[in-house]
Amino acid sequence: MTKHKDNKTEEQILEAAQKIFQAKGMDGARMQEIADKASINKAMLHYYYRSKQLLFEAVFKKSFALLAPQLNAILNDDSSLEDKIKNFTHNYISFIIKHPYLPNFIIQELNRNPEFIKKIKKNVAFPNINKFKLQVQKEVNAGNIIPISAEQLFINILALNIFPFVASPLIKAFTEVDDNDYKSLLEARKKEVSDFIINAIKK
Amino acid sequence: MTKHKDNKTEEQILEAAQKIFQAKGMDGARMQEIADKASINKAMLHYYYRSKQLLFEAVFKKSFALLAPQLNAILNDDSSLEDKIKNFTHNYISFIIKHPYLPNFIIQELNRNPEFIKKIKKNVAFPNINKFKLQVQKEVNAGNIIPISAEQLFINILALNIFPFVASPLIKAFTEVDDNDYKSLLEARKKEVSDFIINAIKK
DNA sequence: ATATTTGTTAACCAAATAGTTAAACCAAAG
DNA sequence: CTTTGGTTTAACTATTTGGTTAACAAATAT
Repeated sequence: MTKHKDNKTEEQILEAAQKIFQAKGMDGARMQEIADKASINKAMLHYYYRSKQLLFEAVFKKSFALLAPQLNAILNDDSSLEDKIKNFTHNYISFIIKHPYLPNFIIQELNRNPEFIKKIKKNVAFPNINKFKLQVQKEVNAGNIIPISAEQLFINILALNIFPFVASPLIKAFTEVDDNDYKSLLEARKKEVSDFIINAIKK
Repeated sequence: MTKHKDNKTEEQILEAAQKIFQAKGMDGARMQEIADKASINKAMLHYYYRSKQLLFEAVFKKSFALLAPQLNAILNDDSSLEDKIKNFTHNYISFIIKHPYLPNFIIQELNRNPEFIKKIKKNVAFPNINKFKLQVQKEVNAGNIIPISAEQLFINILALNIFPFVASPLIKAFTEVDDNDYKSLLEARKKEVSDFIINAIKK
């Protein structure tokens, strides 16, 4: 049995906090605003989560736990490299369209406090690159793809998939597309990006 | 003649503010901390820049004015597409190694307040994609590269170059490389990225 | 029924923080 | 030397904000 019998309020708080923190970041978020969004008294936030810092950490962990399995699809899936790239780009872009604040939130808060990643590693299932590394090396040695390190390829895959969501205001400004066109553009990337990557590593 | 005769202090403030704002963002920065870093009294900040908001905007504009010409090298240079990609990736990565906080700062603050881009457009030379669009279309029509829209190619180029700097804590965690190895990795990308892109758009 | 634990609220508190004020300072012009 | 103008400082203010407290309500156990 946990400390609190009823988790309805607790859940309500976490959802409200997630929205506010993701939109405004740790520093920009206000406890009062979170309480308002959760339709409860501010004291309740402290009753359930003790401090802003702990509430934030709960939100961050939950968000990270949502993202990590997505990346796991590249790093630890058993499919072929080409299938992985195709599936990942398709799935990831669909996933982020549903959670548009997520990547920016995680990236931003990790930059604010890079030490934080250590705390997360202890609490959340954390994929690593080892298996993917073997897979890439094998493909390179077999001569199926150009010589490339698993790290660089991994960065490229993440970059092409995540960046358009993180930098959307910047890109919109330079390309002069409106919100609707940008949406179509992202939709098109489900295929564009995997073609681009596969072509790039083909001999 | 401007309002202030001596701009030494003004410049000192701007430099200190740039460091603090880039490291902590608008919400995380403290006026007192900026004053301390500039080795002056807090009242001076207000004497020269009136408010935190205006000081922030001065810093943002200055930062953006540093970044914009870099992007201009893709959008409005006269060189061939292949040269552009080679030069840009090489130059941009060198540039950012010198200003590591810059891309994250700009992206973060634009996300916090997307309206802000309008204010910038009025004050800073703002490249647009039109010329680049013609160039890409020409190359596609001539059959020199695979069919791709200028917007998607532009996004891909930016993504591959900028993302590794914006998401470094995340990438470091997943790839399990330390700070030194990550530096080498970025250095290697000066060539890796342009090869990757050129290979990707080759028929 | 009654005692006890858990959940909720309004009012309060102390610290932090952006911004102000008024006086002092100081160099250059008269 | 004195006046004048911008510059600089210390002290102050008003407000915001994270967090606390004590009373109260509702549920649960005895």
